[in-house]
Amino acid sequence: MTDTRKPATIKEIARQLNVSVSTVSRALRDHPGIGLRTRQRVQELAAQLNYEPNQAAISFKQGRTRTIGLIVPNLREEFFCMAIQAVEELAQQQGYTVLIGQSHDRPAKEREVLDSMRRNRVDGVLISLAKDTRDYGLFDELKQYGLPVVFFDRVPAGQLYHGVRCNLARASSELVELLAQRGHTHIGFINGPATLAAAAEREQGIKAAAARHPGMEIVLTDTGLASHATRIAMKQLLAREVRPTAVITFNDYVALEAMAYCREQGLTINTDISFVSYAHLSFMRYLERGLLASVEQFPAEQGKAATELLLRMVEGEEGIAAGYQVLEAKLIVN
Amino acid sequence: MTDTRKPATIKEIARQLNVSVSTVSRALRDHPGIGLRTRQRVQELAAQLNYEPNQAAISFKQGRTRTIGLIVPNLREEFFCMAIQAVEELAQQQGYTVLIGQSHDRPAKEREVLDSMRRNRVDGVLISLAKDTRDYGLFDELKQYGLPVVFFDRVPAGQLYHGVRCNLARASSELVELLAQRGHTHIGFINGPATLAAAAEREQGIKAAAARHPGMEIVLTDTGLASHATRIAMKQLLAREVRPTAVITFNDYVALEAMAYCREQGLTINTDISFVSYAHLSFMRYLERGLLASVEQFPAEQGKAATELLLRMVEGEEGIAAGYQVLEAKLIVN
DNA sequence: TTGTAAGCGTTATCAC
DNA sequence: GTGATAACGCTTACAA
Repeated sequence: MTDTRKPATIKEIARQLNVSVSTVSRALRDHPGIGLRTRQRVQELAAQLNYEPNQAAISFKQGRTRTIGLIVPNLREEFFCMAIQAVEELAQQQGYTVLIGQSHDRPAKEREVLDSMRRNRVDGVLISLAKDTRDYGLFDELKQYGLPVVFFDRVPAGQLYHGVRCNLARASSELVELLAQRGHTHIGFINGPATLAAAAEREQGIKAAAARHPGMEIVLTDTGLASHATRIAMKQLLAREVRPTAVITFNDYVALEAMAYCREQGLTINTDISFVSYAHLSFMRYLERGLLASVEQFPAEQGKAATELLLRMVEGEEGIAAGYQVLEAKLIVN
Repeated sequence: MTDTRKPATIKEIARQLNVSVSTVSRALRDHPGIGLRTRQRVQELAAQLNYEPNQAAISFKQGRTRTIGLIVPNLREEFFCMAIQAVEELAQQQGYTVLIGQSHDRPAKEREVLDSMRRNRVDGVLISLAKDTRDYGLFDELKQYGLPVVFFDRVPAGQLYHGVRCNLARASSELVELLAQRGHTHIGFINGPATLAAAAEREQGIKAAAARHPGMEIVLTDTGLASHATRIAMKQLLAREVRPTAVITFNDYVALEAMAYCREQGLTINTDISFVSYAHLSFMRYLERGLLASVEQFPAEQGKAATELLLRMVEGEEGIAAGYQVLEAKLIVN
């Protein structure tokens, strides 16, 4: 029926209808000043030939791709998948395609992905940093080249860049208040890597609240997020003279591992030892003995806000001041 | 230091060095017949200007994008994330970029994503079908236009297309054998939507094995995969005159929901009722009372094999016969 | 209302 | 060894 082989072009349509390519181009995009009859004939033939505009040609011509890059540490964490979801939805509504890249939490890979996106001439980049990224020079370069970059969730310290983040200090304090209410006085805290600004924020909120409760002791350990590191941290906590009756973990994934370790040691969750955490992972609801609470960090909202900001920058809006838009995290008690 | 604003081009480099663009182009790609001195000067300046080839221009010129599309039902399922991982790794090694799209299990959205990929002139498409997709006409069109398509995991029935899939019949039989061994005779089976070929395959394997065990009864129900549908199915099973002592569920996500329902009804998992399932989801190992077994469907291997096949097609290899490469699923007993 | 032609960055062909 | 130039598909100013 329709022809085989290579995709139809505007040129081919023009040839078949004996009009010029400009007429076809205009007719396809409903430009004013094209005869109704011509417009119809063009659109009909285009549909019949299954014409799809060659985005590579358009990007080339226009010097913009209508594509934004989205770099996340990984796809395994629900948090990032939900953020992606939100970003894609909004971007697509505005006619943008999203190019997803994973840094696997490695700065070198992050740079690779970023270079690939630069080659692909994305119009802007959304990024949640790899956990070990300390050098932001790369992003300064991009800024210099006029490529808009917006960070979300895992953002560089300071206020030199554009971004969206979630404030965990207050929710962290609430976590401690909750544990205090439930009568816990000896509390372990397995924090994440110090490179992550959010780690300091957790600590700050937790210590601030703990200071308000005389007699409460917070024992700090940390994990590099790998499961064995978490197990070692948990082991240290259990080895304390006075064993903690509650543990705050960096996130729900860490909590899962720590809880598993405790069970192996013969402890009963929520009887001998209780857990609270961050991320509000949907799976947790399937645990027979689960968390007392988890802190919701609103991935979709962060993704949405970051995309809105980025698209404004991409569309050339001037004078958007650097700095982070801050969402307040929320404690969800089970 | 380096200039600001727009990205450096080959033209700019040529201007600054007083050579022609062709020389620059050749020097950058280490063509033979370019003086060592010239080559060096060009490459140095390119590095200094932070030059990245404009992929949009190259794609346009060459009529190929070195990009492949990858369409999955969603990013929430670990299975698809692992497949993505494998696809990206292999594609990247061969110099290809991967454009990820989600169908959200809706045929309409699947078509949209596919059109977007066609607009973006991907060189080929990898796809795991939406659960309700019944019309493959779309893919016939693509074939007609010479766009290579390779299916994986969720493939169309028959052998008209190229793809990779996992055979579940044998593992399904083994699931039943395992239950028989453990003394179960009354077994519930919550299958997935009949649109999925893999649903029929599970049923076939299960029934075949059951037939070998006189006195064994398999009670079939099904779920549309939404949690409430799973609960209704589980409720039906529990309402049987002779309550099943074991349940086979369509996958681990369904198992989680069914197990939660049973617990709410006061049953103890692995005492009153046991579960086996498909997917071998990593989260399951954190359950206090988990599955007896789950069937591994090798997402990474499927993704890898599918990508290899697709890239061969993309690179123009002729005479690759349609049909599915079949991997054997594996029962993993806990 | 429609046509002509330039131009986007790169590669390839041909010439010198 | 290197340079000039055409071509890829599309948009857009300008011409008719």
